[in-house]
Amino acid sequence: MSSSSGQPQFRYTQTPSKVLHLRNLPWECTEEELVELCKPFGKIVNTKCNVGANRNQAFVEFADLNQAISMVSYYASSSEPAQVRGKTVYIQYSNRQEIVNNKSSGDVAGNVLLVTIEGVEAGDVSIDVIHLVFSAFGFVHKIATFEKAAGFQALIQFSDSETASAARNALDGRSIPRYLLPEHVGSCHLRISFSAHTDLNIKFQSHRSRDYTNPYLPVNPSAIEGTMQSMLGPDGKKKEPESNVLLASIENMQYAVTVDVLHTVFSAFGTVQKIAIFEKNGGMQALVQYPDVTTAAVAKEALEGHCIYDGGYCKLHLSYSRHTDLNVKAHNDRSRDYTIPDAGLLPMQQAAAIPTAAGAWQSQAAPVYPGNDYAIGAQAPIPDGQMASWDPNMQAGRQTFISVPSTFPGQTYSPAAVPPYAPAGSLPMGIVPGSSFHQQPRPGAAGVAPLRSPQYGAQPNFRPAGAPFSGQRPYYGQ
DNA sequence: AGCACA
Repeated sequence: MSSSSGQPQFRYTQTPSKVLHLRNLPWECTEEELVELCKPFGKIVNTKCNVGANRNQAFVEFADLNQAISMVSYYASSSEPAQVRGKTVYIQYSNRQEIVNNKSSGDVAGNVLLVTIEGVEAGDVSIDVIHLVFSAFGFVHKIATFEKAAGFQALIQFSDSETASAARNALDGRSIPRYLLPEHVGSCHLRISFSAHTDLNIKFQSHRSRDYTNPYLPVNPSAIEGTMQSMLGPDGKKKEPESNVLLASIENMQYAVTVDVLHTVFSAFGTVQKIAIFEKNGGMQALVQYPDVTTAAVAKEALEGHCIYDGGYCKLHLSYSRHTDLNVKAHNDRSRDYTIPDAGLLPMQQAAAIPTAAGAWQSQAAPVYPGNDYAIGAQAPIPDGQMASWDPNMQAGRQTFISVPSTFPGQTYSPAAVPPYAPAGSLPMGIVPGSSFHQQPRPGAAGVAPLRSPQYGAQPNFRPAGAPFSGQRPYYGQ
């Protein structure tokens, strides 16, 4: 089957280890879930979760090599793959013989905690919030925050290791109270360990570091204005400079959100030129490029905090990117350049048909109701059959785009549970396989004849193979 | 879906 030499370090060629490397784990996979999966095979002496760029890998160390071998060989021959929350987990021997650090060994208590705040960007949790949370356990001397591969992190210095331990024991694995977070942040779990530091060297009071023992420490002005995430208002909210490119983070992504879904959503506000999707901190983010700042601003206002699906799924959080022109592959599953006529199976005439519509419609249509849960472009008339489920929900004055009655991801969906771009029942128009692109007309663009149907039929994510009806359902990732 | 504390 396989050639015997020159193989990379792949599955069949690895030397056994007590440590197993697990990948393709679900988001925010907890240590408990890991242990549940692994403990039938032996005693687990150490774990390391949320590893890797996407934080969806983990290491599990068994007490005994044979236990690790039994787990690997069990799943090698099992018809059922290893799963966590229904997601297939791939297991192999780690190329290291033990897990370094973490809980079991080398975790000596000190007075300084290393806190990793999962699932947030640096701008989402202000240093004041961190200070507030940790002050519950004693006087916080100093805080330094930074962004590293592991995510947003903070070093928090207490007077002594007892206080630090108390804080760690109480907060490790917990989430910062929601009322202290911006609305768009869902859960943000704290991973806390002890730092080897004993005294942090804080040079300035800034958005990223504080010394509470020295109120006279100079404030660093450049630190306040220098970087993107430092552009905070007095309330700690982001005030990044406007841009024609939006950065969308998608929270609680229980359904697959594809380029096409995003295109549908964002096209309601103007011509979407380019989209790029990528992973960040275990979540999904996307850059969406409009031709101009105004359109982006309208879209941002209207979409911020809204969910693509009802039930709080796929909640959008938008900020301005510092990009102005994305350099993306013309057509693949992670990115799209709609300005290139051919590449995206883009019907050229359609692209050309709406050259300046964006400017025209947005002033009159899509009045924005900030802070209102009404959705996107709420009063825009819907061209019949267009993007049907999106807008009708709004017209009905519902709180979210789509109703998903009593349905949970991973369950079988009732037809009513189809996502917005897929009206219950069947597609509005005939699907042309292979023609997956449709330039959506602007809602409310008076006089613009509705272009024909959205044709998403070719998107596998929208229609799981063997789906019993043609209505497309959210595809709960694997 | 592919190996980790700055």
